[in-house]
Amino acid sequence: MLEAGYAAVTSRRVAAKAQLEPQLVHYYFRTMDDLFLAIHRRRVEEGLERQTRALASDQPLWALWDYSRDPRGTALTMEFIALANHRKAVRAEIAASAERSWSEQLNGFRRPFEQHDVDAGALPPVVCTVLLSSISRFLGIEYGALGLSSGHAETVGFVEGFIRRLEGERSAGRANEPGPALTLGD
Amino acid sequence: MLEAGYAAVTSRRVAAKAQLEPQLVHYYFRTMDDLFLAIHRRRVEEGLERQTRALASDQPLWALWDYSRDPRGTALTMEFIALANHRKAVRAEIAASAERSWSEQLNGFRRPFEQHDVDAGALPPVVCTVLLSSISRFLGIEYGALGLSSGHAETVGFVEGFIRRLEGERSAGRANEPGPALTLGD
DNA sequence: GTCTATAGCTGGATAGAC
DNA sequence: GTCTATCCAGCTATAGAC
Repeated sequence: MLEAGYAAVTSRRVAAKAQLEPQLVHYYFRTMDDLFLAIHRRRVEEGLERQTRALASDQPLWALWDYSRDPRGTALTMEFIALANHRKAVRAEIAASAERSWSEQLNGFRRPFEQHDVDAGALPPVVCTVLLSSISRFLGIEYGALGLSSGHAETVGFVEGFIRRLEGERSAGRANEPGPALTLGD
Repeated sequence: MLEAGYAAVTSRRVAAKAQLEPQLVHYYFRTMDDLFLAIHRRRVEEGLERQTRALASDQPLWALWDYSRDPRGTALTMEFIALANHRKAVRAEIAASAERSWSEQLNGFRRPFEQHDVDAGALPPVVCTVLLSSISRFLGIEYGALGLSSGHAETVGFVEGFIRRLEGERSAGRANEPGPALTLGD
């Protein structure tokens, strides 16, 4: 999916990777949509776990920002959204999990916002949730698909300035800025 | 492209829409990539014209925000980005036009920012350019592909509050809020 | 320019032997 | 479970008549 898009994930290629015959893919998953849903379910499970850990940490905003900027993550997410857009059989399930992940993130944001006395009139947690997702995903797409990074560093700096005002410097244990330097293969 | 994605745009289907034989598509465009590039070139031309008009208007931020939120526009843009991601033959050209459009938008933002005395340290025009694109595109994708709109109204309100502080109310002649209520078919 | 014909490929999915 | 064999569909692209 990362290298050539969901449309390139065929029973023949999947089987070749596993050194098996294509028919076995249908034996285990029946249709290709079932296969995609299985991949997606595992991904959602891991993602929710990791998001919960991030939100429970001492720097939830830093943790979530770093996590959501992982280039492999944004690229895969976009593939699943494209898949949902064109295959109605998987759309409902992908939409439901996105909604769930969003709502847990929103819940997790309330605590740091109250703790740091953010003026909810000026920047409500719900807006901040949407903004962080928008920015990380947009930067990931633009760099990953087109190789563009004009204005990215400034925008990352802007967002991190905001997080720094709330949570202070990223703590030492925290993963470093992944940034556009990482490629999809990492 | 809007209904079923770029992969569904085949010579057979294109010909059927025009009530012609599939071979004529190859006569006029040789390969399908050539066809996509032709569509893209026309789109870029119209888009740049419209963006230039928006930036030259008396409310450039309102105009650009409304324009960039057009659901058909964001959906098509995402299809072309997905196309670029998977077909290296078109990637270079799409990336070049995106970069050009971005740079003209940035140039156009400098005037209103100076005019309204925005503190460039707090919010540089370059960051604002990336932010507006991120938000409009993310909302468009999420609503268009998954039907989700949690937090969208609040985020739109947040952005428009910012624009309102700079340019005042949207003037009467300006198109109304297109919003998530518009569907792809409009 | 537009048509018929066709080559050559890739794909999803099933049937049935073992 | 895993295999062979196979069907049927869809696609891009070219050749050549008119």
